[in-house]
Amino acid sequence: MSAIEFRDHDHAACMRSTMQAAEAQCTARGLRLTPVRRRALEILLAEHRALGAYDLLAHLSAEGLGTQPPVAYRALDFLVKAGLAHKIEALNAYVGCVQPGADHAPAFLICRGCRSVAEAETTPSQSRLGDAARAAGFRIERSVVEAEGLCPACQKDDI
Amino acid sequence: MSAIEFRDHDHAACMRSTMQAAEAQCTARGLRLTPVRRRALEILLAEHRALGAYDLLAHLSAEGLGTQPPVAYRALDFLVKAGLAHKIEALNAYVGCVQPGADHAPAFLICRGCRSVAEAETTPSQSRLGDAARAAGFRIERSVVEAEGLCPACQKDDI
DNA sequence: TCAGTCATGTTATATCATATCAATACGAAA
DNA sequence: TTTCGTATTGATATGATATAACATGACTGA
Repeated sequence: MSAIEFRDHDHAACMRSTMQAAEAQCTARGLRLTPVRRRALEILLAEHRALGAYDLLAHLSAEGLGTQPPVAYRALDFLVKAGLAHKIEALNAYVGCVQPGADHAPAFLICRGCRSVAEAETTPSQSRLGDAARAAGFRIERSVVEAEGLCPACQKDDI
Repeated sequence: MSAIEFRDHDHAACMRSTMQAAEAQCTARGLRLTPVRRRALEILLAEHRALGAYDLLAHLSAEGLGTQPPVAYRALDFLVKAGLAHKIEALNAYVGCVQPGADHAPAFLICRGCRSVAEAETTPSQSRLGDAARAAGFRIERSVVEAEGLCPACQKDDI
């Protein structure tokens, strides 16, 4: 686990390779990465931050790619289902996935200062929650693991 | 960990003891469990299910305890801050806490069939997410751990 | 080319949540 | 016990998030 999101890195290269991986995924699985969807993903990936659906819509709208909420929600729905983006439940916002294709159960570190989001891997089945689920006879289908706090940069500013 | 929420139990006694514990908490900490707040908590605890703020408002309203959204949100805000209720982020809904006072970082098992919610204990600092946070220099302040799936009863109905 | 499916455009509305300000109730200190 | 400050409630309005529904257009394969 690296949390590259909180660190300086060659973000242009980071975006390029992520977009390539996303395209490869779509091709391999017969999914159509249409202009709106592609642009939506680029916008989400532009920064490692969570964007609200209406923030995304504002970007798309400024580029003439649609003006009504369903435009944004459809694009997000596609990206989330395809595993190319994730919803951050604690913020009702969305973030581009930096490991598209990895069939993962991601966990997130969310900075309340700058709204940056880092993606980590978890294995819910091995967690204590997994133990609890087994003990209760509960069948887990989806898990949400999100930690809010301060990233290294924001810790310097805030106290 | 017991997940009593998914099992048959003496729910009347369960509610009584939880309410008593909640009162004790409030007394000990100088918090005011006013009629609206108390009733809101009772309504949340009536079933081990997540209730939307407007669902709660409908109940309160039917009892003449307020008709406008802020009534429900204020009561929920109080209960959540006091640790007497929890917000289920994945549902934008609220559930009464069955262990009031325990200064806990709860995790939830959420049934998508009947919307029942069971509360489990986790220790985020010991999880792999905690490892990731430490490695990244991220300071966790709050964590959201929610697993959606099917409870034992609903597994029988739904495949 | 035609049918079927997927995607988009558009309007309307549902659902979740908070800002604001006025009025009232409560508790502590004088 | 009066007074002051704070917490709570009442009420109106609005903001923020999300989806239903239906029409139109585009691509795909028989």
